[in-house]
Amino acid sequence: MSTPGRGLHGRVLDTLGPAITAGEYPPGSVLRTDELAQRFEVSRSVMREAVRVLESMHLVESRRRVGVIVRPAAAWNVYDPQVIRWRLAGADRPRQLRSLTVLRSAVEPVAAGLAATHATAEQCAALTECAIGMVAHSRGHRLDGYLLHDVAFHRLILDASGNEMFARLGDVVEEVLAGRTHHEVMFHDPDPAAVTLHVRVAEAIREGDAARAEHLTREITEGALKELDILAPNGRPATTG
Amino acid sequence: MSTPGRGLHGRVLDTLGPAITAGEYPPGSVLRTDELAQRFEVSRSVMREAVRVLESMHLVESRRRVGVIVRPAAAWNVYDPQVIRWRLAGADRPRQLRSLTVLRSAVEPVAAGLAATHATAEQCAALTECAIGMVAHSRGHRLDGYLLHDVAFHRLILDASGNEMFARLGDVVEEVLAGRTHHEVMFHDPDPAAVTLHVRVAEAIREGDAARAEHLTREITEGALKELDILAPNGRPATTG
DNA sequence: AGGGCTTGAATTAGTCCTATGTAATGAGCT
DNA sequence: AGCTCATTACATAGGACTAATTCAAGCCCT
Repeated sequence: MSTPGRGLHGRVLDTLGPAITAGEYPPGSVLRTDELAQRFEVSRSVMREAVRVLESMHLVESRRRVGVIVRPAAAWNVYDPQVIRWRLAGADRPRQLRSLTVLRSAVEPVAAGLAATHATAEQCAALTECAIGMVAHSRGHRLDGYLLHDVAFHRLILDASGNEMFARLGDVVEEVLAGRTHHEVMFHDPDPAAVTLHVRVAEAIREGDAARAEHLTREITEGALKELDILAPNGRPATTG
Repeated sequence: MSTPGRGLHGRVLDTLGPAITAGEYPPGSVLRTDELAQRFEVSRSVMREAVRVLESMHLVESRRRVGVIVRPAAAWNVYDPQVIRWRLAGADRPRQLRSLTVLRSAVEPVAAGLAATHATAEQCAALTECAIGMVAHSRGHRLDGYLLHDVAFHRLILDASGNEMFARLGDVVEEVLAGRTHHEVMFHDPDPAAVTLHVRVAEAIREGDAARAEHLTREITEGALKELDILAPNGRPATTG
């Protein structure tokens, strides 16, 4: 998906990016441009372009007379879709998935509340259709079809919120939902309660009931969080001991 | 602030980035690398690096035989701190400020709730100190000192939430608060009610009362939204008429 | 003698340039 | 209409040179 390696420098990034975000080079590690160019068998021009991109993501810092220094994870642009994909493909995927789900739990309810006010008639219709689709695919291990409608549903809400920052989180939500379906354990059919909640959210938005839309969506995201806690007890920050 | 022009390509970006995000080149506009290199009086190599960075921000798309195409705003990486700064410096600053404030209103209450559970003793102490600092600077047009503590306060909450995605929004919050203080009208002292709310949030977090911390923070962010509506009636998406 | 400052040599990224490859476009032809 | 091919811009390669920063040797002052 997305844009896998458009050009030679992209090919380099597809290897270097995941390696760095996976912590393969500890913070402070020094890479040399020439050395990297040799390793990847590309010209220095291409390697420089790749380094520039990594630099714009705050993954590395280029300093004269020193080299290309790997920056600590705290500096990374963790909202960059590319960085998100790289990290989700890496080892600390569970922790990542949890971070993003917590973000969802903050954003989506508010987005749903706004959507109740701002959604167009077309968006309301599409939303209802998605909810119906989820119901239709919720039994009999039709997980792929269910996922499709689920993603579309949440994307619609984020778009209908009318807030640009929310809308741009659609990719993140898709990544999280897809990850949950494909990688984590989900042998059983979706939780019927969750499916019902989606239907009710669509209703609330159609009726323009912002408070109810927000509340119901909060139930959905909180359910997603609980599910994460059960399936992947790692990845959550240490609470007490 | 940040990193103004680290290298020649950075200098180019400081001009091109704001120009593109300001909509100076409508979506679909075609720029030629050679032409840009001439205009900015840099080599093609440097210009190519700059284009690569813009490309990683999804501001432009480079196609053979065509040129460098400006992408529609819907594709931009609006969470990239650099893009945020560029857009805040541009013409649609009010709309931008509102989008970001809505984002704050979604994220910060949840972050505060988490902080109530996760904050260390040091973080609680720092939080209280910030609140005290805000009180101390809330009268007599000590806006700069007030802002300093205000930013530190909200940054602390985001950090103490223990969620990486929240923590990385500290820069955004700083940008919004600084923007409100410096550019928008704020001739009068800060709203005493808001100051009090900050003190009470610090209390709630120190006492580990997540629900109260979340609720009080929601009051803060909702106040910020209302203030925006009063001061800058533009920038909000058309509601009804 | 020890500590701090200055100086200079080594190193690595930064920049520029030129040559060549390559793919997508659009004109022109069949 | 469909195909061919020349054009055109980006893509890649690799060399030469610049400039900045680090590190250490050497100096001076205390």
